Amino acid sequence: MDYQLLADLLFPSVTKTREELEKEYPARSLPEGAKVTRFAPSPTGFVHFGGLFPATVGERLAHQSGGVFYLRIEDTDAKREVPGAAEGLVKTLANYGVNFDEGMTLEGEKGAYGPYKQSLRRDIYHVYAKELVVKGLAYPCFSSEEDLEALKQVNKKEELKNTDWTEAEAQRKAEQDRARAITLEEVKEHLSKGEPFVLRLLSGGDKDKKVRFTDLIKGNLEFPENDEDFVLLKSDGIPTYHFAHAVDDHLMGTTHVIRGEEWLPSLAKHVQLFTFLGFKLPKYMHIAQIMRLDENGNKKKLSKRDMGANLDDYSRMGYCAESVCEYVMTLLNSNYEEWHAKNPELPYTDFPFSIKKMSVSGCLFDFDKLNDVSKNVLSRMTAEHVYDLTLAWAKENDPDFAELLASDAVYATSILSIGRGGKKPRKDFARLSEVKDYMGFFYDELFEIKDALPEQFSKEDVKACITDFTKNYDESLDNTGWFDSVKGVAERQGFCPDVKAYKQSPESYKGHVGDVSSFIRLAITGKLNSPDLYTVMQILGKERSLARLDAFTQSL
RNA sequence: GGCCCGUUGGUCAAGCGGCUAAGACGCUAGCCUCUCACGCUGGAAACAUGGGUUCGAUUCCCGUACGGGUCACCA
Repeated sequence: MDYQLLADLLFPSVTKTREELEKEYPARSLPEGAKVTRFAPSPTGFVHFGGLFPATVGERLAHQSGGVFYLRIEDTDAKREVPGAAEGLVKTLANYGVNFDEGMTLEGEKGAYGPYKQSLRRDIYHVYAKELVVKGLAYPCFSSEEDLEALKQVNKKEELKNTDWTEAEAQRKAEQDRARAITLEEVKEHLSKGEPFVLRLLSGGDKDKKVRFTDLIKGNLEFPENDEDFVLLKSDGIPTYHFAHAVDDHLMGTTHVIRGEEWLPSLAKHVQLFTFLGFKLPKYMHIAQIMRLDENGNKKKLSKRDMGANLDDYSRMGYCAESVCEYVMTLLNSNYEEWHAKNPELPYTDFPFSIKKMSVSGCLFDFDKLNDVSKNVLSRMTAEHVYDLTLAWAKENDPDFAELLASDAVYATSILSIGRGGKKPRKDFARLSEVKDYMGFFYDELFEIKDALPEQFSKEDVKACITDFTKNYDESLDNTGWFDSVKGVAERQGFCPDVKAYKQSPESYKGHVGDVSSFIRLAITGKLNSPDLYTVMQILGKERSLARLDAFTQSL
């Protein structure tokens, strides 16, 4: 067959040569060892939590080495594209510290290796497609979409387990042989009728032969050669993932391809494609997937519909981006936690990220761990910072609370300052959404008696204690003086001022000083548990504190 | 079903031929002259399994089981 003729027939408008094209994509001049990485999502909606992993790895590797990190939009499947998804994605990712140097960025489209949207690169792919045809390495296939649909049904759908795989394979082979046998005359005929075609790779692969390969994370791998004439260009002239991946990463100078391990089975195709095209194979890193537990207790890949799959969900739940980033880092590099414990003041971007420390197997998403990380992150922040974050969260998710917070920033900040700043800060909440419950009682609008008085105390005793306390309350006392006054109340009301002494002979007292405190605490905060009562009353102020004590005794 | 990947406590994980098999989360006991939140000191809890190789295997090799992924004109 005259391949040149076939190529001209198929791609009459392609006149540019590969050499001409590649002049427009010169090698990058980067320092020694600099990595060029990319994040290449398809704009099908929100950013998947799992997407944060390759994105973070790519960002770290590139920026840590003085390289380039770019965003490429893989919008080759028009059917699944969601308008505006790309813009939202850039914004969300930026929130999580993932910023791009090229492609679509917060400041708009940047970079000299574009366009960075695959749908805009059609002509580029066609140059290589035509070249493959000229070399006899690709051929058109005019099977109608319906034919393929029928074939697909054989091994598709829920009955995957019941499909006869041997038959499906034989059918595939037969189909492939038939398609390969196409003549120039037939091509001309189809073309003259205006029939669309897909371009297939003419794979010379033998699946009894093995390909050896080294993945930077998985290590040495071995798999059968690809023997499938997979599709390079779809009937609309847009490339499939495989072809676009090869052309784009070659032209854009990607040094490290970072993607989920679900791509491992396609690797044979990619190795073959790069070879056929004469491209240098980039380094590959197939990262383990984040898993979830299904209803049977089995691990499953975190899929789009799962709770926690949407990155934006985390903000909504009240996790700040910093917490999520740290959690991701602990999963990505097993020594991150240790490093962070030694350098608590340094941002995670100072951590020497290492490919070697990446896990080979998938891990389960663990909210307990996230919560712990988040509590630590939040506890290290200044009260002002927590205030700002909480206010921002509340504005989106709880406007009424936001209004309260905004009404007096100084007051709110002083509340958030309780137990903050020292070597052992309080860790009361993991999520911004928990702040309201934690500090709500400081606001009369939200204050209510939530807990019940322990049953063993009579109302009269409680009333007597509180009245006694109120009578002698002196706002100018310091913490110790304040507690001494509570002890005084205990003593006068038949409660033991010393807990240990009480435990020696509980029958001699009505209770102990801790019980007296709990009466006051309940009246002041509405809860049996609260931060240091003395501080709480100082912030609340004498007037409001006494009013609450009074209201409480009245209600008994 | 074929192909590929994986398997250390409930979870995340150190380990890379010889150790009482780290640490973190969670759970739990006790302590911290009032609760909570911290903090501190403890505790329970693991090398999937059968064969090799070796003086010696969690570690190396093979099989088995189990789990995961993938088999599109989707990425």
